[in-house]
Amino acid sequence: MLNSYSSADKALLAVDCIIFGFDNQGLKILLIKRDFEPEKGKWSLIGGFLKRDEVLDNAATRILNTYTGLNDIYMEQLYAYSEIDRDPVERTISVSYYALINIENHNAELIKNYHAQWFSITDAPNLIFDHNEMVEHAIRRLRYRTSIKPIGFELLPEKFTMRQLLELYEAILSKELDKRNFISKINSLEILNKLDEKDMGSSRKGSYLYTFNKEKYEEKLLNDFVLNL
Amino acid sequence: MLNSYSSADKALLAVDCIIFGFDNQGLKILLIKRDFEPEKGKWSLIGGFLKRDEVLDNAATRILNTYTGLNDIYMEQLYAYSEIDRDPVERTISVSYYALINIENHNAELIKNYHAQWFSITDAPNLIFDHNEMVEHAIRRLRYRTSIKPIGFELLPEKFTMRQLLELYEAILSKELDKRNFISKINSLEILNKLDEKDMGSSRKGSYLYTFNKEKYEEKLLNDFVLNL
DNA sequence: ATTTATTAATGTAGATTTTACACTTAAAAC
DNA sequence: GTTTTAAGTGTAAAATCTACATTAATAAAT
Repeated sequence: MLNSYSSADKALLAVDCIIFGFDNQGLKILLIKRDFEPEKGKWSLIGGFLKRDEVLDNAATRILNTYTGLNDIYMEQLYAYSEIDRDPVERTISVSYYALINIENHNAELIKNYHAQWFSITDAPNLIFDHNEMVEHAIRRLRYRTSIKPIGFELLPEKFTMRQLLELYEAILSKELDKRNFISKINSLEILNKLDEKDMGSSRKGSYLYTFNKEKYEEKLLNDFVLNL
Repeated sequence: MLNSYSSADKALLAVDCIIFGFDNQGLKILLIKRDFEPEKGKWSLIGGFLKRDEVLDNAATRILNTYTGLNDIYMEQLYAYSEIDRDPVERTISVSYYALINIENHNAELIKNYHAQWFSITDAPNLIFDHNEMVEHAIRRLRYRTSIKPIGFELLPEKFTMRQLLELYEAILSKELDKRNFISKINSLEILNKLDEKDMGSSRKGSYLYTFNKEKYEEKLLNDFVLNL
């Protein structure tokens, strides 16, 4: 029984994660100040190496957990990057993943210890290696995702206002949306629960809070819907 | 200067290619009878290992060229598969690519020598490892691609009839399309040239032949269009 | 208590796009 | 010249999308 493909070349496999979060200042990504050579001290995506007994999806969730303390976050594989010298130390193929997290939920302590920091996607610093490219790629994918799945579950607090949801979509799509049309399109999906409660933080009148109705959402997903905003 | 990330585990990298072709019998994929262990004699995607000095895109085009003789074919990366024992011999991460080729253009000689064969996607044999999953994934991606880019350039002969184009789309989407609506949607894209020539093969009346107008097509791509069939 | 200021909430008409659908035409075969 | 076969063609109704402005609720200021 064969136990190696002896002539073939091996390489390191890395996983790099684009972690999106949202707050009232817009769409953000989590970056880390790299604490080892090469490029020590420069900003980077969070990442790590794939282990012998680990699949890529697990490496991605492990890395996310290490830096944020979060578990059970849905991550999606993006793309494999393989330029020969993308990492100057050793041939490394990196598979990128992205995640959407609620910016309020992560473990701030951990982030601080790792010198990680949230940056608005509009003014993030330059990143090492091909990480800038990965981020652009992830933003494109996220935009596409808005057209086939609702986003919000992950990026907003449990209770949110229509304005917050609108602003989230505006941040992701980086264009202005018509408020009335947006609300009626979202309502037509029938995946929100309107609460009796109001958020009084943003206006005299106060605005109703909503939650996502996960059951109806899952139901909708079966007949893959399209959302044209 | 650091020259290795010594603690990290290496793995083999494979590239597997889903090669789509189209003829009057429908959408097909090119498969090969594997001629080495393990799973020798079973059907498989065409694939190979990534070399030390090679990027993934190049490995994919090299593999395509080896088995079909074709050059300059656009290929798109699909996904990285990493289950621990997906290849029982050694830990191998496989990155899949798909290509669309004109089934008439490949080198039939080469295909024969490699014991490769075209199979209709509706009755392809069971494949080794996780290759069935890769094929399903590629078909989904191809369907998506039809909604954002015209297909046909690659899969049809240079001159083709509206019927052929319609049947190509029906095969990809695996649903019936209304002939009149299809034609008017395609025409509204303004990317076809209607020739004076007719194809007399399929009817008494004969049907006009068309070619793709590559320039207009490229032009359209800049303002990313959507095609709802 | 009244006024003022601020954001939330709401509906529609016109334009555009999508859908469903059936008859005529051209040419070859007989 | 009659028959056969697939090609070619248009429209009306339905659905969706877009643009757009007023009223409502409340707290703050007076």
